[in-house]
Amino acid sequence: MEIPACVAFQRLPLLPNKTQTKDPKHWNSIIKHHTKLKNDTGILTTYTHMESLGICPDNSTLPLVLKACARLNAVESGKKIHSHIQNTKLIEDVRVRTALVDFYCKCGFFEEALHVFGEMSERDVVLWNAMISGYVGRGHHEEAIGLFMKMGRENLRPSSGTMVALLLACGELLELRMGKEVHGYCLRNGLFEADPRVITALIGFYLRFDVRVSRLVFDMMDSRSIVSWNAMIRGYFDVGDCSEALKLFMQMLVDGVTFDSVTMLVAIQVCAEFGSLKLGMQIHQMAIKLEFNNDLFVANALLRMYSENGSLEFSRELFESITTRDIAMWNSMISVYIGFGCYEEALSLFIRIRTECIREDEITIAIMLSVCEQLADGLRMGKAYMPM
DNA sequence: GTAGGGTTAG
Repeated sequence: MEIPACVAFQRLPLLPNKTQTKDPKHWNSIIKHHTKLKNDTGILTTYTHMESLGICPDNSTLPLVLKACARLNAVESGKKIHSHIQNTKLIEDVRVRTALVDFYCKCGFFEEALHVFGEMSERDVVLWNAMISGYVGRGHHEEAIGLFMKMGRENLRPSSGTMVALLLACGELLELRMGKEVHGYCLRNGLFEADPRVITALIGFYLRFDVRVSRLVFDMMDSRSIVSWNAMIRGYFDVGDCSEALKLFMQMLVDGVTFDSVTMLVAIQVCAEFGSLKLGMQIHQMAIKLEFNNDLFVANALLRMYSENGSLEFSRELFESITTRDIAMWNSMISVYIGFGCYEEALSLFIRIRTECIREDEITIAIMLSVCEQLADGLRMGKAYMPM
């Protein structure tokens, strides 16, 4: 028995040599290193280590630690950091405060976020943006717009980040007028040139009302980011215009635009809807070539695409070939079996979930209850398997 | 010049 190399290396902590252990600079650089590798657990472990040695991160690494806490939903760790720096100079740093506001919002603690936000006397645009987009991120769109209004009263000029958050809120609330005003403001202040994300947000905003307007914005863009391509293709897909979505995808290929896993995902979904098995298989080939097939979102979409195009066999083959399946993948395969009327297979897959000790979710339960309806002794089985 | 916030997704 041997630990696989990849695991061993991932787990290997970057141990400083004895002379460096108390040097904060060294520890801060380790955190930055983990940040580059997007290793959130590494960041948190390093921080815990520092804490035990009585070393405090500086104002440039503390935000990184808080960000990791938010992504890992490590609420207690984040709160502990907050209380640790409560009476230090760090809490007066606007960057640290912004990171705290962001952390609290992302974890859903708005009272705490508002508290940290409100205490600060000299608030700049980024701090406001963190609070505003914090609201937007959790669906509190009215509050976001209200805060934006307040911001105007403090004579702060909104930045492109403010506009992105605002466009998202306006889209969700179907505030066409206000969104158009934002559009105008961005034009007058050159915010489109300043940041491509503003245009992408604008495309997303108009998608709520009329794809054709989004397309006009898209066509006028000087340089289209991959995200804007994806948004536009998805926009056509969402209104059911699969052929236009495919056309745009083809144009991407012809123009030689480098696409990503989101593009693959949407293209596969379009194929599933459009009923094009041949094209779907070609995209599958492309995904394998470009190594997007290991992406769980892409694999899941492929699995569904095959089943929707009538090929249970291809779905099953794909499912069994995947080594790292997540619960969504299991759920999809069970649904596929149900769709083909293979209730026994669906049930045996569910039993595999149980025996392989995979954590099922509420979707698994909902799907399985529908299987129980179909089986002769379903009621008994449903009661036996379901958590009470 | 840089940091703290913001766009697409099963």
